[in-house]
Amino acid sequence: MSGARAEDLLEWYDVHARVLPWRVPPGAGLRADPYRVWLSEVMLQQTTVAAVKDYFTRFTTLWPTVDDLAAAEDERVMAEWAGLGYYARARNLLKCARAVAAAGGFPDTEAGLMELPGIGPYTAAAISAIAFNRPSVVMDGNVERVMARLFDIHTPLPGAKPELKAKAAALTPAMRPGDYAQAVMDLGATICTPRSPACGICPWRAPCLARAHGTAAGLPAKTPKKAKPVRFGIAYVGRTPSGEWLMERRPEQGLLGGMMGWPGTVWAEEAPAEAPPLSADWRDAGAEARHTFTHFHLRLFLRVAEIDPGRVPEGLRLVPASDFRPSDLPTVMRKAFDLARGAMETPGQRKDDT
DNA sequence: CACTCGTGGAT
DNA sequence: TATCCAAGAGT
Repeated sequence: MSGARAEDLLEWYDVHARVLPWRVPPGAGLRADPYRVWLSEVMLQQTTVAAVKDYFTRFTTLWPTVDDLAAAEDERVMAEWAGLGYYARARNLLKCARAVAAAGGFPDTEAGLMELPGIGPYTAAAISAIAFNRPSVVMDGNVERVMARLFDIHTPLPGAKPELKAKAAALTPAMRPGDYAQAVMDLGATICTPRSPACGICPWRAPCLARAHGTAAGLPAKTPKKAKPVRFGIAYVGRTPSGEWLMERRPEQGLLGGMMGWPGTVWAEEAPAEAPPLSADWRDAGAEARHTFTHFHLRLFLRVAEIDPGRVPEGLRLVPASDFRPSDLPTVMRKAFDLARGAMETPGQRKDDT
């Protein structure tokens, strides 16, 4: 029994709460908009606050309500999400918005929220607590870390989750559960950080068992992860004489699903065979895009060519320069574009490159 | 349960 | 440069 009290954390939160675009300040009795809470929580899944801020502002400016978002075009939303990663979130975001709009609003219970696309245990609990002030047990990476340290639990994740959740449940207060949920996350983000935690100024420093044992910095323990293999691929960046780009919308399922990109080979651990989308004078761009995904490193070789607009293969399309924005592309495709454009602007050097 | 699924900043 | 990591969900 560590003796940690939710009241002590809330007192700290009342003074030190971060000011965030989706957040209602503590103590003012204001009510958070479920739409904004939901949108921010989905964006924040495995994503830093710094990366989310501008996306959140842009989305809520373009689509101020869930009904506005539900009425948006799929490709428009995917383009706005470009660069934020985990694109299944954007696909599920639209499905969820349309379900909520059809139902006339967000469900106000964890169970109801859990039935919606893209809302899992964490997000359901977070919306339930923050938007509806219910005493849900919010378990995310921050809470896991704080609990592991507070109770000096050395069991490695993910196996330790049930044990950590039990500790979190015992601490969750009936009063101000929404503020409490955000307080634990602020504590984890600003004081009880993964590396070099600032235990000296922690509101829970007295009851923290890991601090007493000097083990805080090493917790939570985690099972080692697999090494990332290297995959190889070729992408073909083609442009017509009038400046249109040859592109594809990737299939809904799988990596970068639903996003725009350059046609090319599959990405495999073996060296790829050339597979141009149409015949043209493809030449080596003289550079490769390197990009690291969650579970593999990619080395993407690039080919560039001027192409004939009259023969666009099935499944591909020509995007006029006026409609083309690199910021609408996932990062690896934007990297490929930057390198390919550089190669197109300096023609005639390929024989000297290698 | 183990794996897929992005990205950029910190170290 | 390489690794870790961040308000996880879906299969």
